[in-house]
Amino acid sequence: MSVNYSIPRGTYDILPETSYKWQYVLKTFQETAKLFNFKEIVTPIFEKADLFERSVGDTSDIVEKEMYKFNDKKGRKFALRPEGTAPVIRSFVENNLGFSGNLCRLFYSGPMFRYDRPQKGRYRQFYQYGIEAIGSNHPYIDAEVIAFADTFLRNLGLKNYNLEINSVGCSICTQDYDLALKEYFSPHFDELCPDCKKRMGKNPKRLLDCKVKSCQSIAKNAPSMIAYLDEDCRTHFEQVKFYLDKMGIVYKVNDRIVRGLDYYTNTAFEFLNNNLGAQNALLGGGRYNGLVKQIGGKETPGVGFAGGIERLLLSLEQEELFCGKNSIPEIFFITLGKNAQIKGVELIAKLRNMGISIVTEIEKESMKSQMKAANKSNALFAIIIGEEELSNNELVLKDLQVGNQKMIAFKDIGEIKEIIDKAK
RNA sequence: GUGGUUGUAGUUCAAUCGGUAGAGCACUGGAUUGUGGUUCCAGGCGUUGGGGGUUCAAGUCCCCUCAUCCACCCCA
Repeated sequence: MSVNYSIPRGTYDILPETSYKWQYVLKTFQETAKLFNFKEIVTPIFEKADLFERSVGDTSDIVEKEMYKFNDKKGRKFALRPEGTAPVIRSFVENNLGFSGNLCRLFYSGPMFRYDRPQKGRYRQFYQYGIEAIGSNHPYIDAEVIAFADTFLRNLGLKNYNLEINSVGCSICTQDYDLALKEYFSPHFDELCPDCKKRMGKNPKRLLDCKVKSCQSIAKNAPSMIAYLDEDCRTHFEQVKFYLDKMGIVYKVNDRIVRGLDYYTNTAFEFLNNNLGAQNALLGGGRYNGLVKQIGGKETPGVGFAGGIERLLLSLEQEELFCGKNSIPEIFFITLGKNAQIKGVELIAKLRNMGISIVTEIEKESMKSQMKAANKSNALFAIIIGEEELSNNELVLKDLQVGNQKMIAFKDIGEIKEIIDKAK
């Protein structure tokens, strides 16, 4: 119980009995990516700190108080990545991935790091999966990215989720809207919570998102972003909805969705699961038309999403969906006596070379303890050899589910593969 | 960063007013010595998360600390 070195706060080990669930989720994600023709990109776990400071926004909470920052031996400032989009865009720019002229479709997954207070569905090291479609401002692409997310969740078997969308406009509409919000909220300034008072100056849109009741009741009648969209942004939003309708994807417009990262423009969306507790956002994303240029590339539009695997697993558990299976051996090899054990070593190697998954417990000696171990391993068959079998040059193959067994000559072990395949 | 909650065996949990730390499950071995899952029997000295204090005596009371879980906040 007492351990000298314990795991850091807000992190966790993925233990052998649950790792297969992760594999199942990631495999489903990769299959969905194939369906939409997105290709994998892998970027480092740390980047220069200012990549995030500039793109995610230096007033955002993520940058302001949640980044794991450190200096290397030469004093360079780095940060453990708190999110996946900025690094992908950095790589896109650095490797000129837009060279073909086609839309660049990328997917990624891996650990992200944020110094948050741990909570249900929230960790300091957490695993995100996400996609980015870079190089088009066509509203169909927004809809396709949303369709990707929807397909993925459906492929996992999930049902208890819903989609909310909004448009936060471009930088020009945002300016107008921010002014309108300030105008609306300033008569109520004294009634706002301390956080919202700060938000007024920096990012008035965040006032809409406040969970404090008194703020909510003030915000209830605040002007809607959608009313302040300019011509282009409004049609863009209408078109996204049009394509979603065509695809048969159900959504709700929620003009209160505000993304916490500064780079978002136009379309913003969230897939929510309201049975998850406070951390109910399963997956979130949107468009980021200014980001590529900001990071140093040519002006290039983009859209994408990211989600957390932990919350997916919570949802899967809640809906009691089977997430694949842990691997089980095909054969458990039992030996009785020294000579049999030596012969066993030889046979096990041969059987593995035939592609049979096989396991033995070399420390256990009695028939009983080995049979118990075989049972616990969930193996399909047991092979048993002892002195008697050795002298007859044969082995016992026992079906552990049915319980019957047959003799097989050593020279005929090729048959075993067929018997196993038939049994499956 | 702020609240609250919990921390006892591998695990889930007991332990009355402060008075010898205990059970289920799991695990290991055994039941005429070469056949599993059921049954029966046997096997527990654990820094009671860690440190300090009060007391004749602390798992229990007090302080500090670490961690868990939940919520705020934030977001995926």
